[in-house]
Amino acid sequence: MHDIRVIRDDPEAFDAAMGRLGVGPVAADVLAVDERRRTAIAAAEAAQAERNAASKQVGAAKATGDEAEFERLRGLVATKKDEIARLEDEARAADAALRDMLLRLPNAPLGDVPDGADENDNVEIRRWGEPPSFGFKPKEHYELAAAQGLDFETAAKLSGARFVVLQGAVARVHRALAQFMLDVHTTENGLTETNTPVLVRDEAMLGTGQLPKFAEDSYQTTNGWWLIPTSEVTLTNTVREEILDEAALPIRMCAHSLCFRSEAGSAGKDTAGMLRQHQFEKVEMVSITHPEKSLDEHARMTRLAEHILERLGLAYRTVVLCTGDMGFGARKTHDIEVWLPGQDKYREISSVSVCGDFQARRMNARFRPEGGGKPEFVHTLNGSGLAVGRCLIAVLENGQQEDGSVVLPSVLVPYVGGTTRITANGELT
RNA sequence: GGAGAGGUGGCAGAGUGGUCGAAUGCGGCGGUCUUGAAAACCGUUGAGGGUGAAAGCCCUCCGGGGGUUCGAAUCCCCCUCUCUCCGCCA
Repeated sequence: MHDIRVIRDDPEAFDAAMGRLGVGPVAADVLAVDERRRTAIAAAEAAQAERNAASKQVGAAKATGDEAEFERLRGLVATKKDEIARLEDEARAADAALRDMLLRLPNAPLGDVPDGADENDNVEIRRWGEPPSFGFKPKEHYELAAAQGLDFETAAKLSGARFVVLQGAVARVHRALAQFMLDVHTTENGLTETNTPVLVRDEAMLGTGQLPKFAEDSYQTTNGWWLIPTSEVTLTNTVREEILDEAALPIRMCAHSLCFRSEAGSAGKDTAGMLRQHQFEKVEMVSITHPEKSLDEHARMTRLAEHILERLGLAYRTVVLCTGDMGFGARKTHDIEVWLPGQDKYREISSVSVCGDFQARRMNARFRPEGGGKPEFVHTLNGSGLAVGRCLIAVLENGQQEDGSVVLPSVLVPYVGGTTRITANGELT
């Protein structure tokens, strides 16, 4: 959520920022509502001040026994009461209207974010590793003999399209990947392992920006809970309505969780395989930082995600998302794309965003500056570290052999009982 | 699912109709003392908003909304959240 004062101070700059996202111009509309709100507040407060003054005189009149004056002032207070109620209603309505407008506006991109329409305009900033060369045409993950434990038919029987059942070796490797990621993050990267609910209330979804605008992207239970589309929601909202000590920053967390997305509007995209599912697992990283530290933290977090791929020996490239490809709450986003031989292209496996104080304002998450002073909004960041299902895909495709077996990354060996590959029969050996 | 209790300032916790934005403690900040620190002592310390160049002035806030009253943190109603006990259950 944007600071209305920023829009007030420089509406042209704000419209320019929104314009880069293809939104607006909106400043004029926002400021009109803001003006209405401030006028209503001023009127209501003036009436309240009058009422307060009259109220005091009521007591005085009664004390001096001036019955006539007492009755007159009582009448005046009673009249003001109705006027105040009416003006307060107006002020409340205008305030709600302004808040609703602000809650639906996306975050402003940082100056160094490239302009662009879609993913084709993202800018590559790094590349690591060599895509493996095969003496045969590499297959996609769901075509591999070793991955016969990926069972889409059974999943369809249970749940429908865009679900998968993992059985045997692939299930074990999937679990191994999540464990490996968590171990690296907690023992080497200093993130605090956190396990959160996957069902949350409206406020949490509002805090990170899924609501009010993107309700159709998530699932909701009959009694009103939302299934989180990412544990960014729960990890970030842990500081909702908090005033933290500055010394407590940065707060760095990670969580392995289920994620649920209805993926409305993306029907027909990536329908084959387990690349895009309604339910998937992800290890998520979230940092709560001092405003001056968030950009450094963004670089750090990006490196942590990249490092996981390096340890797994998977080639990747890192891109800066252009304005047209960025998410609602981000000021800048790095996507890390892993090489998928079966598709012969890099595909997103992590997205690392710095949100500035955008989410903090929604959550009212603040910190008390060292040495006292007014609370300030914290900055929030989130990043996948990594998407577990997609990582499984990458491991399968990159490790595939001509006979349909798969050689596993050596770092996973301790996590899969000392085995090193999945045979063409779908067994760990 | 049943029954009950409760939501007060950064935290803990008083306050049941009249200067209560709110006792007290902790924490924070400033100071005295000390070679320095600790302890002790003194002072100070809520948040949001409107207006203003600023100083300042003003308004609101004791979970949210409504009501009673000249007057509500205190009484009544609705909502919401939390906790406790019982039941059920992984």
